[in-house]
Amino acid sequence: MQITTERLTTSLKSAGMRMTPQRAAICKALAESEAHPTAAMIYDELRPQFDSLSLATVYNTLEALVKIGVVNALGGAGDGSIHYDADTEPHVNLACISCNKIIDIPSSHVQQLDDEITSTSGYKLLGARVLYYGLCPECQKKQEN
Amino acid sequence: MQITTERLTTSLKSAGMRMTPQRAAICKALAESEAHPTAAMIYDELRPQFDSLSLATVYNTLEALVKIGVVNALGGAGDGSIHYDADTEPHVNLACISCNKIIDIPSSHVQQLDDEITSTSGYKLLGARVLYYGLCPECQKKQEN
DNA sequence: TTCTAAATTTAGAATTATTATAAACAATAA
DNA sequence: TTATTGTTTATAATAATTCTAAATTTAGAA
Ligand SMILES: [Mn+2]
Ligand SMILES: [Mn+2]
Ligand SMILES: [Zn+2]
Ligand SMILES: [Zn+2]
Repeated sequence: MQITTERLTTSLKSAGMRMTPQRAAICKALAESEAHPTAAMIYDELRPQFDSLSLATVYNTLEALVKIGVVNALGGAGDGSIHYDADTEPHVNLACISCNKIIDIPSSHVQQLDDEITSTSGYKLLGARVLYYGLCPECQKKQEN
Repeated sequence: MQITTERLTTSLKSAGMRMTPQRAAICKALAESEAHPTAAMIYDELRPQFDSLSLATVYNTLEALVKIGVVNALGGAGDGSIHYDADTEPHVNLACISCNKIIDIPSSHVQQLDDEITSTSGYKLLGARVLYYGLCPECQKKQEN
């Protein structure tokens, strides 16, 4: 998924922002993650490499990426914090409100849905939040006791 | 939309909760609103009728409704707070991150999408969050200056 | 290189939505 | 009635996010 990392960094540059080591690392971590991470998750992952990294920088970079429209803000998943998705191709996200994991599932209908909204809404669209939530198979088992 | 109000109240009762005046009013306000309100919006609307209403009661009731699966938590819309939707029929929500309003738009594809996820995910589904965000036509005009 | 100005990062404080707590209150039933 | 359980309320606590101002870095000019 090297393509997405560069997509994020070039988007920031196109928006007039400088590319710093911190921003590059945040873009890379977000683009290469399958986990739909939160700001804190990215911060924890990058702290070993940037021992003076600030959470504010993570938040600022994520906010910029969302505002540009190249990252989607999916919202909470049972935990109190916002999860982000660098994959803006139309797809369905599936969140477990018990273990707070979010996975992707393919769907042939989302692309059509996306086309429909894009062409008929009249809105200047920035992003999407297509997320179903519930209990994953593992957490369902744990609840049976 | 009198049907939905009763759906909410009977759901709470079926879950073993008592029906109180506060809970009934919260269900009614949520079901009759087109605004996808936040907890604070419901609180402000009901305070004239219940001058000792507590925000905690609103939050507790909303949480119960979401946990039962009869109300969807859509997440934030530019403001920092969670918006709720008592309409659990598959549909697309469209949020403006400038004026923070959320509207519904019809789509023929969402129902199929919903069927697909429901039957193939393996999750015990509780709710959905199908929301596109961007700038509404009015806020687009305001930005051109 | 050195200097300057603008952008960025950082640490920490402030904000604020949400949750937890415990006392007051209301409903149910023996 | 009395006991018991559930509910609401006011308030405190929590914690995610945002704000602020100082320190640092960057880009470009001299
Ligand atoms: Mn995803
Ligand atoms: Mn809706
Ligand atoms: Zn799970
Ligand atoms: Zn608007």
